[in-house]
Amino acid sequence: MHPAHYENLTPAQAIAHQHELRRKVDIKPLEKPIRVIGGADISFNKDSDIVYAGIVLFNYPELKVIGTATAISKTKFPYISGLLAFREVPALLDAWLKLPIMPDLMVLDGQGIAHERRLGIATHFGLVTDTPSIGSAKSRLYGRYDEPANIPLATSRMYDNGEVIGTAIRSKRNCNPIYVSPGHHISMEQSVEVIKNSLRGYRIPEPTRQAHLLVNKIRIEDSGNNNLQINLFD
DNA sequence: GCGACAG
DNA sequence: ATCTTGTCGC
Repeated sequence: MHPAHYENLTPAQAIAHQHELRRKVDIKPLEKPIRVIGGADISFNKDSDIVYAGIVLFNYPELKVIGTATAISKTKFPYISGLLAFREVPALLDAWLKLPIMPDLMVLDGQGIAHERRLGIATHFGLVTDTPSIGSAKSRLYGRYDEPANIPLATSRMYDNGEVIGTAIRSKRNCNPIYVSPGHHISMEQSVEVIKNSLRGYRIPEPTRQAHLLVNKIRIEDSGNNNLQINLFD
């Protein structure tokens, strides 16, 4: 199944595909050194099927921006909890193909294996691109956990019947935790380490935070071109 | 049947 | 996710 055809899938078929992909998920230590890390995110206007995808590249662990790529496309697949990848991955792949250089690791806005079928968007994207990936979500989708202490960098494991599937991290004092889980070709420990090293004073780690700022920027710009250019010269 | 439910 | 200003708290 090719991502370009995800929009034609029914939810049941999408779930069946996740069961297939699950067999290929590889959660093990990333041996190669991490020199370039990327952050990805998408944005869209309310009641619109136009998707704005973007990826920001940084050198690691310094985190200086070394490149970006964006893509604008359409989506027919609706947002369905648990099937987020079928809605966002196609657009992200468009941006992925425009990158000036390929990153050693990607951070996605969403879950990795902290998913009912271990196929959060980060895991799905990692599989499709065969690239190490980490999921960093702003809210929980699946798994049980105790609230981490209100101390910067405090962590708490997320479980699914005794299996550790993620880590809730207090990325910032007095802020809700972020939910980190390995996506593909990386371990739980490394995922947490990389995310902690990518924090810069905000609740959201830089890769994903910058990607979010980028896609919102191009969305506003594009919206100003397609819509509100009525009565500008009356 | 009821509650939960990434972005 | 997005719609949106001020406002309470650290």
